Amino acid sequence: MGRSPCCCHDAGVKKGPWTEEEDRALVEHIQRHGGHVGSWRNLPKAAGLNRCGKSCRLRWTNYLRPDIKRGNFTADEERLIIALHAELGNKWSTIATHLDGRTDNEIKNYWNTHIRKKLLRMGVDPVTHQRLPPDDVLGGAALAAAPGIPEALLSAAASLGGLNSVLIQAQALQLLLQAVGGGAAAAAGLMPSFSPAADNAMPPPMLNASSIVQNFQDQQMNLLAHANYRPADDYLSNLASFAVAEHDAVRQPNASSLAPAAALAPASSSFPQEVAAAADRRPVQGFSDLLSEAIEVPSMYSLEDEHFWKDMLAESNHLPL
DNA sequence: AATCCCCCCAACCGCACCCGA
DNA sequence: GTCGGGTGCGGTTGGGGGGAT
Repeated sequence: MGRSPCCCHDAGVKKGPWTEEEDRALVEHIQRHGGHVGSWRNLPKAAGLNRCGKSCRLRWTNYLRPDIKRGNFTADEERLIIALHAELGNKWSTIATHLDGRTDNEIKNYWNTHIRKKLLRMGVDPVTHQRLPPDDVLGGAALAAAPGIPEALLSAAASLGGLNSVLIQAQALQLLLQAVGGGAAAAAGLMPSFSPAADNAMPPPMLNASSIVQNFQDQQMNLLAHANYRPADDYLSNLASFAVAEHDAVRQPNASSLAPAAALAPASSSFPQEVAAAADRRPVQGFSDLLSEAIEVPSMYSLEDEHFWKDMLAESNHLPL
């Protein structure tokens, strides 16, 4: 099957950014035909455009189509993209069919400029959705070469699987404290729970892991139902193990390289032993686990968007912000 | 204020696929 | 079964904007 010649190679066909006049001509032409395009190849001539048909199609589908949603991606959309990408890979057009008003190009760009970097900072391979070895995140030679960082911190970072992990935790903690409103009383209620001596204390209500998971799971259910997306069979059930994973990580602080949010979780005595035991039997590195691991770190959103935490905490506990 | 640098995203490129002749 | 036109898709590019110096 040979490659078909493209009109884009014709001399004199305009390339580059579209002008308002060109946009108007294209939109008016398509509207005149009831929103239908018979042949993209013939369209430029019919619409009086000195453009390649391919360029017209791209301009229409990625920018001019009336049902395109503009603006930033929501946290829900971001989670859905990550979930779909974990299952589908770089099938941007397929992923786009699950997000109303978003184009494959837009999703692809958003993935490459935002999500991909975010996953890398989390120590998650954006291609395989598997956790990267600590050395690949930021460790070893990179740590040794880091200038101006106290040796004690570097040592601690190395023991935790990389400087990135420590920075992520520090940032997450800072934003978490901001998220509770900065009130002294709230902070006072939060801080003791991070101390090993507070094992017997009840977790602060606003950080109740189970309610966050429940809320998160509800959001996923709504989102998936809305998007007509059928996840792998045990995907949602694995989301429920978020709380268990948190507890597990707290019991084993050195496992903090697994998930920053998990490492940050307040100690709680409310998890029964059998639940913890079940966590130990949890299968690892299956698709669903990778997916749940990627999603079970909601604090990562807060690294750049503190509203994520505020919203999640508010929705979980109906606290006034 | 000027310059540099980095990031984002619209648009391009070329291969793959579909389908009718 | 083969060919070729047309379209879809994913990777890549480069110009513009904004922040840093």
